[in-house]
Amino acid sequence: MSDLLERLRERGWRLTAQRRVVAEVLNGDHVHYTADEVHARASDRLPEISRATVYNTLGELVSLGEVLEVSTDGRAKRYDPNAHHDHQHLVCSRCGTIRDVHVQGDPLTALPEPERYGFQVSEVTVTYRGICPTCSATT
Amino acid sequence: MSDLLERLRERGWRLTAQRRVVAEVLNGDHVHYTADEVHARASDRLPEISRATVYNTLGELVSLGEVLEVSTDGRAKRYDPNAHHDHQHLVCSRCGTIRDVHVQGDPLTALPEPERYGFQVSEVTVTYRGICPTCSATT
DNA sequence: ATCCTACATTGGACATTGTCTAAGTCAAGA
DNA sequence: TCTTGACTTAGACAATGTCCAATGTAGGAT
Repeated sequence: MSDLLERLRERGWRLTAQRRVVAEVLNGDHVHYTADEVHARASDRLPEISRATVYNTLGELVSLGEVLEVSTDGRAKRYDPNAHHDHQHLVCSRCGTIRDVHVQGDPLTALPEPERYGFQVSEVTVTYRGICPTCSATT
Repeated sequence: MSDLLERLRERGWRLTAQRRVVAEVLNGDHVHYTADEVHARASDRLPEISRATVYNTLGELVSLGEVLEVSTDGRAKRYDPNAHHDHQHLVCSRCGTIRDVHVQGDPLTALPEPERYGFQVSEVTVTYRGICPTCSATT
């Protein structure tokens, strides 16, 4: 994670206590927090951090390409620090849990030229939905 | 479109002026309105229709499988009446325009068993992003 | 080590999108 | 035509996100 902070500093990012804490909260492999969850966890370490700062910092991390924004349910966006590894998402339709998954092949190639309607297509997101083991156990 | 109203009546749907207007607004091939846009257009024909009714009706159409809910940007959900034809979406990153598109093969099969983590996967949505012809012309 | 200053943070108002409720209205069967 | 349970309404409320003016501070300059 200090890698991340190093990289950001090299890009001229001013390193404040608030930003450090937000970056630390996002540390991990299968982390998909909402902005409010990030704020709650950041507040544990830095009680006076404001919501606006959390939103600002998350927005910057997204712009810098360090974190991905995921909106699987039309409610709060979630933030995925696993931005440097190409992956897709598997979402439980019941409890909303998200897993990072890897697909075979490149989904971009599945869209034939005549179906591109003149768009310069540059990105694709694939979201699988189903019932997770925990939820299907407690039916 | 009267097909739709027929089908709904057969399922015990009570046919009111409000529901008829909402269904009419959603008529068309590449329609992807937000709830508020549906409400605005419905108000043209039936000025006293309330937001709550539009939300209720859209929710019911989704439950009945007649309309798909699409959330491409984490902001307002959009409603896609093209629910009976399997398709995916192509979104302009600049202006937000949405097109229905058809992909080659079944994206479900691209997720190998070990990547399913015990989920009963039943659904997949694929969203392509890029710049539409209009936006790339007006650079 | 201290000072400057541009950039970051704060708190709270505001905006957007969606949900809920109690009271009134109406479609459709008897 | 009457009745009744389902539908609609207005507006309050909730969740999420954005914006702004005032204040604070990281990090380069001295």
